[in-house]
Amino acid sequence: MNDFPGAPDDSASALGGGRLRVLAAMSGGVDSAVAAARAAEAGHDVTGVHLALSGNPQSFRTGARGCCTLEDSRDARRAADVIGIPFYVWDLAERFREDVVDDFVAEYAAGRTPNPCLRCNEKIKFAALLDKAVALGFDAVCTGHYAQIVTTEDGLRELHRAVDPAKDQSYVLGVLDADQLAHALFPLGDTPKELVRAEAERRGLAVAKKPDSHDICFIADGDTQGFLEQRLGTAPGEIVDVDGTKLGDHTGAYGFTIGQRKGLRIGRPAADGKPRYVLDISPVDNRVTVGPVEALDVSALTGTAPRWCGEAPFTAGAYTAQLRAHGEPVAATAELVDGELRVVLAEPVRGIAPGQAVVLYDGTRVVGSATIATTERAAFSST
RNA sequence: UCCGCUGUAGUGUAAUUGGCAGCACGGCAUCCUUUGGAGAUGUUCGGUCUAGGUUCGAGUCCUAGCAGCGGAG
Repeated sequence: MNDFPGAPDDSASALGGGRLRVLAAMSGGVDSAVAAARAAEAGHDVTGVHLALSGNPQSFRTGARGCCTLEDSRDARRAADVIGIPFYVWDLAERFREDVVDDFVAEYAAGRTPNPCLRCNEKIKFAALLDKAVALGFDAVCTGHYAQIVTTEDGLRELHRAVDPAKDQSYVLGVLDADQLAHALFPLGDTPKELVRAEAERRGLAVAKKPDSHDICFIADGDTQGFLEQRLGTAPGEIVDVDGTKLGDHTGAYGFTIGQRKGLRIGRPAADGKPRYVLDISPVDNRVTVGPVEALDVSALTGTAPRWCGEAPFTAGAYTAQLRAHGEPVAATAELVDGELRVVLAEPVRGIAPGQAVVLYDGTRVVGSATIATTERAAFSST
């Protein structure tokens, strides 16, 4: 059982070696289960914990797709039993609602497009959960995220991309600061997803074939627009062209996001017969502007609330910027101006929405992140 | 009221002047994906304004009606 590459010594050395008291967050999925198993096998003193994030779990995603249902909780417990570690369920629903769900709704109401997964990592898994863990004497929180922690010769901890580029989740961890990183354990970063599933099978974990989770975990049916309407009510407004011509009506500007193409419900096609995309959302006059795809090309942006993922001070210069969770890292230069991160992209990136995160990389190393506040587009200027 | 023009999927438009009604946008579905989007693939989802007539055969030609647009008033 100890012939799994990379598991035992690497993760032990990640926190400086030795036996640690580790709290393993177990969602009920394959990844976190294998992560916990590896931490235990590495000789750490591991305790499993499942986070109850909803006041009424049945309203969360059901079936095999979520991370927050009662079913997931049972899956996590069974995995902990197989691994042979103590297991608890912690109720963090209140904190989750305040820091993630309410923030999510407020951001949309303000015309921005939030990333709740990042908020959850920043505020729940590596804040509320970590604080509680530290208070109870744990040294680290372990999760099933695909990312690697590397300790340099100087003893500095760095966050790096996972070896499996298809599953790399360093982007959603870019919000972690050095202190949070110092208490994090990501045992899966050196392993391709396929091998993790195979390992789960060998370890006898029933979740080995459980489908990957995706979509927003706290929106039961995946209907984000319906969820927002339920929270924010309807707010009818106009859909207009770039020249201000009214094209249609909508029932709430919050139901749209920049770059969106589907579901505009505009009666007639554009004059040139090309698809139209959401270019701008104005919460003040409740107006949604649509136009051609070229108008989505972003050449530069500013980000607020930068967070540095390591201990080295940030220096202006050339980096790789990633503007969304999947794909498209692009060469860029970044500098700090009045506390805001300014990023100039070497080539345009399409459909970047304020509220999303820009994560800076130096090679595979995560440098830091910021929340996108404004974007600059050559083919479009929002009034 | 008269004259002329135009009526083809939800929308915008094609159809060698009589020969299998296509395309685009949209919709839907699947795939992709631990955020939103995007993207890929698929789609007998959906149509000749109505009623007659000519013809082997009509979106196309003829007649009437209806509707819209332009002009005369």
